[in-house]
Amino acid sequence: MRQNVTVKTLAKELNISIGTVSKALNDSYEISIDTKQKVLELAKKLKYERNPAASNLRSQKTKTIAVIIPQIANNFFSLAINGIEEIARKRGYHVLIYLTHENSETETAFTESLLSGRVDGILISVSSSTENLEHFRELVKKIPLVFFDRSIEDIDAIKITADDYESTYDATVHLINNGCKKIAYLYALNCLNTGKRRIAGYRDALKDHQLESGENLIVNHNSDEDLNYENIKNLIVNQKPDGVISSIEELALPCYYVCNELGLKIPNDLKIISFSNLSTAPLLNPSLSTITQPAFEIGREAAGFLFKILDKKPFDMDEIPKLKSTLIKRDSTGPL
Amino acid sequence: MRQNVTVKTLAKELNISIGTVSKALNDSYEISIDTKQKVLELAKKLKYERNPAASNLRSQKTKTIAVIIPQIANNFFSLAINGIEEIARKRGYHVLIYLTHENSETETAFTESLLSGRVDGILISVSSSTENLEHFRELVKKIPLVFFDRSIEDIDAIKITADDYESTYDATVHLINNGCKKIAYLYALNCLNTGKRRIAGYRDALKDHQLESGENLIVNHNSDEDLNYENIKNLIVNQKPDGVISSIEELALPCYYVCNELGLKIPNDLKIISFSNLSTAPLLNPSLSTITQPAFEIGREAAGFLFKILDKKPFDMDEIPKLKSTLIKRDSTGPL
DNA sequence: TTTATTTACGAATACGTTTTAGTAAAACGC
DNA sequence: GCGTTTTACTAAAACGTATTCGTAAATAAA
Repeated sequence: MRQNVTVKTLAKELNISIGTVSKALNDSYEISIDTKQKVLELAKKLKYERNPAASNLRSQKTKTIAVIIPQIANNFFSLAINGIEEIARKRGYHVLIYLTHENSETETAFTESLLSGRVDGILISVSSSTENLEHFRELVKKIPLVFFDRSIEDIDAIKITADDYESTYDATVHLINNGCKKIAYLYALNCLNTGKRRIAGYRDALKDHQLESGENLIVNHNSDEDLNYENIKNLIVNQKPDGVISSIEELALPCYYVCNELGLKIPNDLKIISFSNLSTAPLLNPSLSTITQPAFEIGREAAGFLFKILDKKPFDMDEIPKLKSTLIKRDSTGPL
Repeated sequence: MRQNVTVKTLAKELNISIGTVSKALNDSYEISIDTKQKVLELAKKLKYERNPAASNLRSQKTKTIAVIIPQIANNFFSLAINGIEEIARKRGYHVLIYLTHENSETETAFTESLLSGRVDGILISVSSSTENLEHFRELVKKIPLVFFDRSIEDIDAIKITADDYESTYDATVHLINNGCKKIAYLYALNCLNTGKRRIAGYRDALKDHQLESGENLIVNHNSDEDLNYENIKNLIVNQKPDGVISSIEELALPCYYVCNELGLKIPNDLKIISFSNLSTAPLLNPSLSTITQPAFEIGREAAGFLFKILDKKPFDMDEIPKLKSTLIKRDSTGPL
């Protein structure tokens, strides 16, 4: 399917050179208003569409960004993409999606392949199993890249995140204020900044309130869902916590199922709060208290900063916002 | 950021021609095994990555497909993308995402711009406001395109859908069997095949069981959420239905809120069933009975057929599957 | 008027790849 | 042995655009 109408077509039709057409289409100052109009008119009439491949090749720009995320069937990432797309579209950029499925090798393969010049920049929320630190260190030197939500330690790149530490701290305090004495933590993203900051908020809140802590109150997230269920069940049965903080949405729902199975009443027997962007949180039985990240905003900001880099606009590192999560108190942490 | 290592680099290093290198990389029969090995080795060593723009330009193929969907913060579409991505990745294809936000003009603009050769094919689930029938008729002539879930009447293209008619019929019967005498319908996608088939299933089921029907039992979906809420509330207050079928997930949740507000008990006062891929349906209060579409499968199948077209593999129209939705009975339609 | 500057354009090249056409050399057939 | 085919390669053109450099004409400055 060869392209039917190209700059050549337009040039021939108007009896001007190809270069002139190209410049006219790009609104170059070298071209008279008259000529520009003629070209634009004909282009519209013949439905000329610039060939992206040729344009990319010549200009070494693609007007395309890549979004690399662990999963997409997840409200947080869906919303973030929404934010990214909004900004990208305003700029006339195209958005490529890559799903790592939380797999570190897949992630590396994607980023490697993107170095060929397929995209102008990358937005990435790294996979939970990421251990390829060196890889990322090299990567950010080679291509404009912005991390969002899930990022990596000690790496010189822009990271758009929410207030993971503070919000987890506040959530823990919320449980404490509502009477919890023994608060368990469902620990995910433990390789990442994100995960470490969250658990730090939990730990510090416990310490500040002289509450029991310890490794046996912590359940590590596993990629096997059934195992997560078992681990949570064991935690609840053996440790009998009266509160649970889930650092990711995926671990909160198993808690509900475990309580159903064990005949425990939420919030009376166990209070639950979770990081979550679930739209149905208010409708759960009981409604789920959440730490809700500004997913859409995170996407927008990340895209915004990527474009600042692409535009070579100078900016201060302290312009980078730390977005605020919202603590939404519902029945799952309600008073007895 | 000019590319550092190209076919030229490899050719010079190995003292062979550019053409030979290119052919070796493409595993051409014209090249000896010896040479191929040398080239591949060096390519790997120097981390050569083929320049996509140049490759696309010359070969007129992009190894990229576009996915055009109305929204992404929606379980159905997220899951479908998952399916699409799986197939695309297996084939080494890249996936561009375009969100129409249910806007017909945006949709048209996207598809128009994709005719420039940016992608090899398109997967689309059309926006609910689509009225640009002619546009699509022209479009499918110009580029390989597969509709999924939401499609358009009388158009000669592959459409991957679920059994909309049958599943709505069955859901209606399910309500009837559970004692409903007056069943309302929340009508969405009324411009599309999808919507029409769903409501037909509802209407036929009512007719077959000699139950009351009529326009005042039907609420049309609106893009304004608040208005939807009001309309549903009015329906429930004025018509006092004992059952509701929601043709999209977005209208089921307002039902819950309305019942909460009016103090109606689900399922005793009102039974609800909805098209939905919500993972939290079992945890709602009460758990929501759903018609669950095989979203992931739909994505896979759609991508699969697009690739069949791209491969110019011949196939019969009756190979195109109509995928089965699952009727999941939960408490919201439970017996009194 | 003469010279300098600006305006508006064209010719040509480059981007990096793929592919066509052509061709020595090797292998084969008889 | 000679002619034919096959093998393995090269040179060159093409994909469609963007950009550099050059220049004739128009305008401004002197």
